[in-house]
Amino acid sequence: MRILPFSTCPPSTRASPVLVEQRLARYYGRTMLDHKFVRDNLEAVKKNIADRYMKADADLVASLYDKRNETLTALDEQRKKRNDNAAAMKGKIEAAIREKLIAEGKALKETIAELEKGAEELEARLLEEARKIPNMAHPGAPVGKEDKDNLEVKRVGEPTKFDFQPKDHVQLGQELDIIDFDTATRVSGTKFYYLKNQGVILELALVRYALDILMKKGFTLFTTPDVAKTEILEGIGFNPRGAESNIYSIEGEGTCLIGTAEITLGGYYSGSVLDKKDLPLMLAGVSHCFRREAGAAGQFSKGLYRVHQFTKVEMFAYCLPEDSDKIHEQLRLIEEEIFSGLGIPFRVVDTCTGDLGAPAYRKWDLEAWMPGRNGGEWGEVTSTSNCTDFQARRLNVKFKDDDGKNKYVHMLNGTAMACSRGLISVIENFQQEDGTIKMPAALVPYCGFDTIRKIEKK
RNA sequence: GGAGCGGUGUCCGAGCGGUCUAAGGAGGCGGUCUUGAAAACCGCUGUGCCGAAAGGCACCGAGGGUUCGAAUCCCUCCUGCUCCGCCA
Repeated sequence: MRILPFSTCPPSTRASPVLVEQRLARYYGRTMLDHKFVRDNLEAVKKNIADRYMKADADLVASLYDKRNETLTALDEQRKKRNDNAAAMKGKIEAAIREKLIAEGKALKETIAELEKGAEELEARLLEEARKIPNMAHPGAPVGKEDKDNLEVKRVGEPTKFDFQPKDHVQLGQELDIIDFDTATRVSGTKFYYLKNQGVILELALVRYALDILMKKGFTLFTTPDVAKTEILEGIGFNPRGAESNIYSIEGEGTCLIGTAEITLGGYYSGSVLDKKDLPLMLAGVSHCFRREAGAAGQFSKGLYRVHQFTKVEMFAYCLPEDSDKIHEQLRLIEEEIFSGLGIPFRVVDTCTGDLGAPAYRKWDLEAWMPGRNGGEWGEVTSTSNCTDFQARRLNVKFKDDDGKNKYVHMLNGTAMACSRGLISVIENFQQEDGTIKMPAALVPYCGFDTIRKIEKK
């Protein structure tokens, strides 16, 4: 069976069609919400699509699925005839009979070729349409269109008060000579940055602080590749192509710069059947994250908040379906612990249906207080999603259940520390009147200093 | 990047156009025997799709081709190992 390659893929960003086709074939038939589920739960699926303000045609998927099955059944019948025909010719038989059988075989060959062509077309169309259908949303997730419809469910600490006019991290970073945006713009472009002096140490401290917490919780630590294959990105639920894509593609390679280690950690067990007794698998990965942020220019993207490259510690879990709600809760609590431990005020938000993203069943964001952001504002610092079996289907990750059947695992991810936004939170919340930054106590052992002040030239 | 040799079931490994419904081992599960164990013997032991089921189809790295019929022949690609080149 042949798969039609991505017709929408711009030539400059794709590998040879043959290559892409071969890679996709490995995940053939898995890149979607279960067809049968769509067909059998049509109304619920349609409501879910509407709640999420997405465009997908569930009716079309259902009808294509039925048509495809009809064709496949017909095809199987013809194939059986072909096999029987070939079997009939195994031994010594009369020449006349053999001639007759060969003629029949030739006719069957043509019929089969036609049916196969039809099946391929249906399969490709079904795949294309089914790919657009998002995961079902948690019944408890707030229904709404934009981030303003998200529901605040918890607050830890209160917005930091200052006896002076606080500065933003851009100004502080430049005055302390720990972040350099201007040179990065000249060398690499806008939305890049150099960290410098204690800024370098602070970033590494944030990474190590997060890793130590995760290690204690039994996570397996990784540094992951910063590059991943297109089909892995697709499997995780990213769209690596098109003008609106947030992903950088590597020309001619069929690979992309990862936007998060969720991609490489989620791809780690792609195509595997996991041992039930090993679940849940808790992974933590350090990687660089690359995002195009096309069309995200303007004052709201000033500084480190929205950048093309940052370092992140990501958590990832593979678990049994019945455990995923519980694991999701655990991931959120770890995120809370990390930010509570730093003494940074934050709130927890239950993300609304329209803001979930296609793979997520439910998502919680932690928003830290950022005193320098528009005069003080909550800004997203972490996010944890339960993607249930959506990614597992696309990447073919299963476990062997007690009944002997292979079933899809549930996959979850969460941010432990996005360094760029972590830096903003620390720098802005811990700034002092004299322009120095007092380090949170938890970071002092990792930094080796308790205050960031400008290094004077000797 | 160049050359040579490979990729078969959980693993090892045979297979060179129809007897492959994939030999033979190993491992695993169940059973017989035994006080218990070992040994021996017998049976079972991959995945996906369609189907209520019976059953059917597909899969020998991937894709395409030749053929009435392909694990087996041809082409392309991927991947592993060895040697050479380059390199932190």
